[in-house]
Amino acid sequence: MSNDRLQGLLESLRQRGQRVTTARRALLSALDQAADHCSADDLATEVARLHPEIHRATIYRNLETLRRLEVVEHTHLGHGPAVYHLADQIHQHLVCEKCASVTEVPPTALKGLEQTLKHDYGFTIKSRHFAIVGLCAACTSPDQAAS
Amino acid sequence: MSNDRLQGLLESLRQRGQRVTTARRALLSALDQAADHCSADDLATEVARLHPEIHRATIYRNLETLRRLEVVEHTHLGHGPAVYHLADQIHQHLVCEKCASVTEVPPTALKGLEQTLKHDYGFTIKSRHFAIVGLCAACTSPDQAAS
DNA sequence: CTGCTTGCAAATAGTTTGCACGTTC
DNA sequence: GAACGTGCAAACTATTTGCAAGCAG
Repeated sequence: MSNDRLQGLLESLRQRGQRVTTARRALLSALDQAADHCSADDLATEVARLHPEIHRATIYRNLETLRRLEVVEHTHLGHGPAVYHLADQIHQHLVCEKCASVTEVPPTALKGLEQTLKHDYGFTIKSRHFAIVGLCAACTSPDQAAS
Repeated sequence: MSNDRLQGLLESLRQRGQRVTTARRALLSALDQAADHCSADDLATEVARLHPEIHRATIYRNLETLRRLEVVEHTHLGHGPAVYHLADQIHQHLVCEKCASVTEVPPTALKGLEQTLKHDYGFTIKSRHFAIVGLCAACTSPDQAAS
C-alpha cells in the first residue's frame, strides 16, 4: 500500500544527495501513516514507539530539512504547535473557532480569491500556510443547541 | 484628532463596567497612535516611554481582556509574535514571503471566497486571524532583480 | 574517511500564571 | 472597602542551537 509512497520519498531524497537515516525513514513513515495533522510532538511520540532514541530536536531538524526540500509542509491551525503533512497533500485548512474541527478544502476553492488578489493588488498567493478561521457547518446551523 | 477615538474607547469600557486604569489608558493610546501593526513587545516598549512601571505581563493581560471585549484584534503575520490593532480597523493581511511586506486589504476582497466556502462547505469565515502568504506585487514582477 | 546527522543539554522567544500589594469604583 | 488590576518572578510551550560523538555514502 502506501509503502510505495514512503519508498518513493526516500528515493527522491537519495537522488537529491540527501542522506537517508533511521530518523528520516521513521519520520517520513510516521508522516505517511498519520491519519490527520500531526504536531512535531505527535510525530516525535509516534517515532519513539519504534525508535525511542530519536530525539525531538532531530524531529524538528528533519522537518525543517524536509520542508526546504519541499517534501513536507506545515500549517498553523490556531495557537499552539504547527502541524505537518506531506507536501503531496496540498489543501487549505478551515478551522472552526467553536468546535476546533478542521476541514480540508482543495486549493481550487481559493481560485477566485487568487484572481482577485492578483488583479487588484498584484499579490500572488503562494501557500496555504495559515488556516482560515470561522464556523463550521455544524456550528453555524440554526438547529444546533450549543451555547 | 484621534484623541476622540481614544476617549470613546475608554468611555465604552466604563459603560461596560470595566475599570479604566493607567495601564489600559496607556495601552489603548499606544494602539491608537501606532502607525502599523505592533507586537505585544512593541506596545510594551511604547507604553514604557511614559509609564516605565507598566509590566509586560500587564500588557498581555490587558490585550487579552480587550480582545474578549472586542476592542482589539490580533493577527499572525508569520512566525514570531502576534500583532495587535484596534478592532475598528478590520482588514485582511497579505504577507510577502520574500520581502515580508504586509498589504492590508478590505474584508470585501474575501467576499467571493466567503460565498464559495459557505455554499460548498457550509463554512462561515469569521475572522482575519491569519495572514495570507504569497508574493507581493514588487516581488512578483518580472523586472525585479533580487535573487 | 569526510562531512552530514544525531543526541543531549541548554538556550531562546513568546506568552501565561500565582501571589501579595495597589487602585478603581 | 470589596473586587478587580498590577508588578514581579517564575513557569510554560514550542522551537532552536552548540557541541561532541555517530553514521551514511
